[in-house]
Amino acid sequence: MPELPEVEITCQGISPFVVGQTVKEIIIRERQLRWPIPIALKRSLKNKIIIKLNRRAKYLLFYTGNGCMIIHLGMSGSLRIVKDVEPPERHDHVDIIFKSGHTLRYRDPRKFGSILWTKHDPMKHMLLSHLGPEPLTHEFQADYLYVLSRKRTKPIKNFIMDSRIVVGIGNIYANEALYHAGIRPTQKAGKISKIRYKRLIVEIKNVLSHAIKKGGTTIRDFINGEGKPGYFKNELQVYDKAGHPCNSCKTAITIIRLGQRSTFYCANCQT
DNA sequence: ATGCGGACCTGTTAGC
DNA sequence: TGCTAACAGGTCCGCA
Repeated sequence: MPELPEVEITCQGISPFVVGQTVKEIIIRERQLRWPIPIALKRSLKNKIIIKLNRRAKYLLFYTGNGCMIIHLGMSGSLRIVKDVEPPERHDHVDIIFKSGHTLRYRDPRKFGSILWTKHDPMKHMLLSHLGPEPLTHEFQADYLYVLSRKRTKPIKNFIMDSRIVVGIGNIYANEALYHAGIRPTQKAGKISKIRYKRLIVEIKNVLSHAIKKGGTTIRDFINGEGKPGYFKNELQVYDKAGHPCNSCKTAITIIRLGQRSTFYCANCQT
């Protein structure tokens, strides 16, 4: 499900119900996610206050005084606030119940997500330590991508989806950003000029921030902290639009496979 | 070092 | 209409 905008929307949506709140109880119905939920999670979290909630890449970081819970939503995960007693459904794997009466409910049909616990700085955690810059910061600019990409032969789409290069860009927004930048997804990363990287950087930042403003993209099952979908789907230009006319030139959108992922582009506008 | 394919799991849809 | 294969927002791992 979620790329950076969807995780950011989730973070913003649940934050008012989570930050400053005391954990009363944790109910784990399914421990086997991408990695097993650590046994230590329950006793580490119980009776603790969530003092801070941050997003890093597609990870959500719930800080307590004694450590940090790290949540990743994988492909199909979602987190929402449940106010009244709603019975859990089939894929509602974890409930974190606060003393306020609100419950943070984790759902993940495909179980590609993860819930982890670390006593140490989460940025030093194995899964986070190698991550590249956040795309919406000043650190992510054309010189950076240009230098890193020299001699890289992989397609530009795969390059910008590599979390060691830059985080948060998944299949939807990689396709969309490349369309707006006029770059064909198959272009080798090392062959793209600095001018074109400048354009790409602008378009990545634009598409991500615009998607956040629209509440993220819901294709099938993304919901925000209130259980509502996002509306950026209406703004998509190429993703899932194979055969549709390009909004700019009316050429039918092409679909190919790149790195096992569906890849969409306009063969006329993107070169 | 880099790039690629497979793996994880369940649900939905396209195609025969 | 019904069955099956392919595909779905992610990303780690192991191999060439």
